[in-house]
Parts: sequence; C-alpha cells; structure tokens
Amino acid sequence: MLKEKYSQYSFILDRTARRVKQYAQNSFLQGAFDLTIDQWSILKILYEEDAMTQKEIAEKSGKDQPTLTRIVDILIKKRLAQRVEHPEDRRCLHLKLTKEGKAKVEELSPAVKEIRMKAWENLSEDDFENFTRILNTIYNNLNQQS
Amino acid sequence: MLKEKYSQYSFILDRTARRVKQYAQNSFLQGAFDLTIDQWSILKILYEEDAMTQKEIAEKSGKDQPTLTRIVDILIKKRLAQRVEHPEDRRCLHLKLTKEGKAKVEELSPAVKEIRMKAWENLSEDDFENFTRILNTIYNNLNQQS
DNA sequence: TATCAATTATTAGTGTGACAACTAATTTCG
DNA sequence: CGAAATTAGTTGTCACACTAATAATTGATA
Repeated sequence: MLKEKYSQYSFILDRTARRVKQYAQNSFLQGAFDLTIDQWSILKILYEEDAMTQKEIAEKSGKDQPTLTRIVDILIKKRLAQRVEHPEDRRCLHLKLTKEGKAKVEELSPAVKEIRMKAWENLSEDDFENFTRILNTIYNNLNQQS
Repeated sequence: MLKEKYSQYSFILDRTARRVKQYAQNSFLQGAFDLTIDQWSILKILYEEDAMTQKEIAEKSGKDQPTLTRIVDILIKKRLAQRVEHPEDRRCLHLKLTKEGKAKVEELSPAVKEIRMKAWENLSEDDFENFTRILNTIYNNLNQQS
C-alpha cells in the first residue's frame, strides 16, 4: 500500500470537522442563538429523551464525563436544564430540560437543520451513505479495545 | 430531502475525527514520542519546506495564527525549532527546524505512517478516493466566503 | 512625505477535549 | 457484617480552536 498517500487523510478529516463546527458556530452567533454547538448537541439529546444520567448522556454524545459536567454546568447557568436527584441511586443525577430548554430546542431545530444541510450541496445520496459507512468503519477500526 | 437524516452527519464526523486524533495521540504516548499530534503536524510541514513564515505554516496546516503561535512556542521550548529574523520584512519570522527537530522527524516518520494506516483496515482504494473527495467538497461548501 | 490602511505576530478570554486524581455512594464478596 | 472494588460525578491541568484586540511594521496614496 502507498502509505504516504493513505496516511494523509487525517489532515483533511481534521480540518473538515473543524470547519463544519466553525460554520455552525458562526451561524449560531449570527442568529444570536446564545449557544455553542456542543451545548446544542446536549440539549438535543435531552429533548429526545428526558431524565438521563450524565453517564448516559456522555455515552450518547461521545463526550467524556468531565467535558459533560462542564457543558451541563453552563446549561444550568443558562436555565435550560436542571439536575434532579435520582430516586434510587444517590450517586446519579437525572438531567431534565426546563421549560425554557424545551422551548429553545423547538425554536431552533429548523434553523439548525438548514445550517447542517449546507454541507451536502453538490453531493449525492450515495455519497452520504458511503461517507457515514466509512466514518463508522474508521471509528470502529480505532476502537479503544483493539 | 430528508433533512433529519442528513443533518446528523456532523455528530459522526466529529466523533470520528476525535477518535483518530486520540488514537494517534495514545500511540505517541506509548512510544514516548514526547509530542502531540498537532506539534507533529507542524514539525512535518517544516521538515518538508524549511524557513517558512508562521503565516505560511498556518495556511498550510489549516490552523489559525494564534494556535500556531502557541504550538511554535512549545516546539521552541523543546528545542526542535527556532525563530529566525526575516531578511526583508521585520514583521515576519522565519521558522527553521533545529538539528534535533530534523532528527526527530526522521526518527518518527515510519512509526507515524503505521499508526495512520490502522484506520484503513476493511476499506478499499475506492473508499479512500470517495472519502477524500467528499470531505473536500464539504470543506469547500462551507468556505467562509460563501 | 505624512498619513492611513493592510499585514504579521502576539495576547487575552472563552469553550472544549483528554487525562489523572479525587469524593461520595453503592455493590461485591470474603 | 465489613473491607475492598466499582461507579457517578467533579475538579485540576494541559493542549487546542476560535474571536477580538493590540503592537509593530510595511505599503499605498493623497
């Protein structure tokens, strides 16, 4: 295999991921959403399934627990979410959206979808399928266990 | 278009980019390379073309100038690179590798290529072509100017 | 030539990511 | 039962990304 050639995907992958994030963040700023991309991603997860523990959210979002703790702190400071005691396990905390949090998700969802779609101009349905398949294959190839 | 479906690529892209970086970083740690991935990427660029300004390196690496300043500070602290005055423009600084810096790149290059290849198990040459094409299309779709 | 605009690099501030170490609570098992 | 291991969450540290603001220098132009 031509290692020189293959080993350069990482640069393109990294810069594209950064640009996707940056583009969305700029759009958020212009729309005065008062949220970062990562804060939004956690809000979205909570909207789809309320009352999860932070551990569960961390797994679902692919973030580690310290990172999640900090994002949740910010969401709470913004009064978009709240921590609630777990009824059976005092180590855990259930997170729930506040009314404001739910309203925020409902208000912004359509705009966020539009922002996300921009990336797919000039690309086909096949491209989308291949792209997600390849990304997931790479993700699994580099799994911690292996 | 099914916006709901298409708008979820960003999560997969982000988490895969993070895992690629993390996998390489862990391999660097185990090999006691004493470098981060991003420090390595700058060293590599300097090895290929010595005596560039920070502005040029920033463009080539896809990093912004503040980020580059910090990474270069670290490389200099590690005695792998040095700043040299630009002969014609006193605003600029030429960066050059030290002997140690060049030796480091030569020493680690083969190992880094091996690490990078791991991601491509179970994937074909076509996948590689499609992957880079799609990434670059997305990157251009989200160009600042547009 | 004197001023103003553009360019290069830096600094400060905020947010995030990874890792290690820690607390508190719970579970396991001798 | 009680000590040890495990688990959930937090805090601290370092590195990086991005923005805005600044200093120093250069170039353009009136």
